[in-house]
Amino acid sequence: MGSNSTFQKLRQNERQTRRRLIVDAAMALFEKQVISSIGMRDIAEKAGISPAAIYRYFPSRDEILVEAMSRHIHMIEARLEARLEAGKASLEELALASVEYLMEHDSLFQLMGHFMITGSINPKALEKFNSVQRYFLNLLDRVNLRAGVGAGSRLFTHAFYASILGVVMAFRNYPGRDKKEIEKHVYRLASLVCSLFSTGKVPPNLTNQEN
Amino acid sequence: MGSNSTFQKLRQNERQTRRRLIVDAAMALFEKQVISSIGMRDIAEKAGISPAAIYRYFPSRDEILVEAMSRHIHMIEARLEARLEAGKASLEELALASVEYLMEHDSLFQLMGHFMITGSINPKALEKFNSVQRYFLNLLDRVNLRAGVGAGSRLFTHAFYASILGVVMAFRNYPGRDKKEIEKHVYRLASLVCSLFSTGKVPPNLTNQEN
DNA sequence: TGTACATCAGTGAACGCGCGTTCACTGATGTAC
DNA sequence: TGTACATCAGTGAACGCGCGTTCACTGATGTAC
Repeated sequence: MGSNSTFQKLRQNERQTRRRLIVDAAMALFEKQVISSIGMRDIAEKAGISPAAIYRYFPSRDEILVEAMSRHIHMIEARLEARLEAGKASLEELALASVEYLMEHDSLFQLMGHFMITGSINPKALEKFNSVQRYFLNLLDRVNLRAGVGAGSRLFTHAFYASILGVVMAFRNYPGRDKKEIEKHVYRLASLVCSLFSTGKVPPNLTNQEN
Repeated sequence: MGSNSTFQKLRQNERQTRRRLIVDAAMALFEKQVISSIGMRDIAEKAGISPAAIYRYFPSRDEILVEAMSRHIHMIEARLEARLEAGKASLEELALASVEYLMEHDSLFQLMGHFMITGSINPKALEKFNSVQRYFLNLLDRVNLRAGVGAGSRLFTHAFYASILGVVMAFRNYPGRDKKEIEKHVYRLASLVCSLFSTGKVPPNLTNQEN
């Protein structure tokens, strides 16, 4: 019985590994193409298995999206916690780290947009999405905008979160500019928002940019 | 020939009217349901014609979306211009009027989200979407944030636009609250952002709200 | 050690459905002479 | 005024495709005795 359960555990681990490989494949594709255009056949091909095999690990396509979302959350959390422990806990540093992650991962950007608009359909997906929001809001509360203009106000935290998110949303796919320019622009906007929210002022190096 | 062209003009008008009726039907449906779930058959039924008939007026489903977007732009412009002429030209009034429109029209909210994420596919749709952005940015420039913290800075205008948009995006479908509460919350957030961007301060009535 | 059986990952093919769109056609209205 | 023709809105049925998912099956590995 002892060895039995060990074997079972091993098999469980293998299952987990295979699950992960499928999500890996899906996420890799989501980075490059619009999510709605990616089907089970694409994911299967990328993962090197048949479409039918996926259903040994996921009951539906939606569940893969949820899992991908979940993975992103954990990665962001890990990244932010690392910075927190490294003493880089200023409002601006955390916000910029989040922006950085969103800029790097089209996949998450798409997932958030998807769930924001159509999310109310799949309750499990919605719950995942909310947990991202809650995580960010709680994190911001923890940092608490110590020197902030409206420190301690939940409303203030919400506004800050929304503003940072809006910067990425509105300009991530801004047309007529290359990726490099867009990145620079978004970071500058995020910095401006951070300054404004923490000091109420816009530092001189962020004003009067021609653009 | 004179009467000929009059008749032709009349027929042209009728065509335009029928086009409008189709878009009316589509927009009505988009207000209530997720856009991607609405097909040509639904639009046709709502408009009281057969699906095939739609193709006398629109070459594709996408073109209906573009037209819907276009209609929203004109309605927003009309609303904002009216306020401008009525002397209500403060930054806050215009921003809140825009938020108001976005909150009233799920259709536009969905379209914007749709094009932000997947927009780069259909060039015509993308162009329409950009024209919304450009309109807002130009309007804000016109108002010019007279008393603003960062008056005259294009970067500042972008950040303000993004923040307001983000407030609506992030909280419009916030879960676990009814529509009324959400509306109130969004307006308060938008006011807060306005204050912060125009004065650098958060008015006392917007801080320390329990929430 | 060998044999019968259970478990389970994985497959190729197909199901069934919904969708955007097209086709061949009808019927009404206007036009020319 | 009547007749042949052109124009065009509109239709029911079908096309063709892609998709998520299921099915019947195979083959490998582990288990019991």
